[in-house]
Amino acid sequence: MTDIYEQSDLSSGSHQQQQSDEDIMDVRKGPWTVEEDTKLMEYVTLHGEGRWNSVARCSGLKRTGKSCRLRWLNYLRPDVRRGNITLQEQLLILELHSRWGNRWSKIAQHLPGRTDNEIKNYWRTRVQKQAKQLKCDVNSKQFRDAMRYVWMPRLMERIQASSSKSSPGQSAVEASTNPARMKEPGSSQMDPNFMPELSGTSSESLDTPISSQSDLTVEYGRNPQQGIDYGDNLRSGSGWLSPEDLVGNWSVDGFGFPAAAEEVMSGDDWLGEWNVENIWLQLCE
DNA sequence: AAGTCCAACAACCGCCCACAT
DNA sequence: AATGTGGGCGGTTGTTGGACT
Repeated sequence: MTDIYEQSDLSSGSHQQQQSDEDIMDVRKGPWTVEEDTKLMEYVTLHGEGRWNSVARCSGLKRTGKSCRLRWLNYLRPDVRRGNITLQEQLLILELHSRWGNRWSKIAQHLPGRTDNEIKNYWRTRVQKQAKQLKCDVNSKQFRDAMRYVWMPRLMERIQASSSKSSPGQSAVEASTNPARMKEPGSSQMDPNFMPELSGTSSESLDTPISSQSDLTVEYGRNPQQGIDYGDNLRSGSGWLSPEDLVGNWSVDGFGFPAAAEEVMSGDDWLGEWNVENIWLQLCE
């Protein structure tokens, strides 16, 4: 890869811009070098955040203010948290996205250390991929329901399993269905006031990174009425559908998922007695 | 070993809004 | 009130590295 110094887009047209040659010629694009990172870090440490255009000018970086800001927020900031998205974070992202849609920065506010860019990338690479595989729109009701009744419960199960391994007391799912038990001090990094039902107890095991194989691909179609206590999470008044709603809307005849699901689940990853026929029979009983 | 494909991530772009002048 | 500027946001593209053929 080569470092790119390129003319700004403004200079590519036939009109001569009134910018100085310096502005036009010296804007750097592309990946940041270690030297640039160091310069930016030192400057911000010394002078603080904000006034990014000034930062770009005064620090000697040949970058736009926007570029400096982005690099700082997404990478250099000391509290930025890198590494795999944990199960809890994944669950939270799904839940918050169901509430707010693509409000990445708003979602990121509730995942300490995570950036909107990171969450957005997660959504695009993991979640949208599943929608594509299932041949449905990521914003469709079908896919949202699949998330609510398959993916998220599966995540809760895994969180519960992780939690019970390390602390036999309260599980994340128990906690999630009983807000009154969420007042333990020093529980989750997540804002307990914001979404108590998703803030479990603190546990190393809850930081288990997600696998690249998504739960939706593997577990899609699990009967939502088996194996897990949904508790208040199935409350219909807050955007959740009741199991009855689910069954009513998801008739095998009237819904396009089974065929797509069968395709997705036909791989080696699919385990257990759950085949597509069973799943949809259970759903429709 | 070389080539191809693809997932994941970093970075850029354009639009918009808030605020200062 | 109009205008300019800084900064935030969401969408998109480019790059990289690993898996696969």
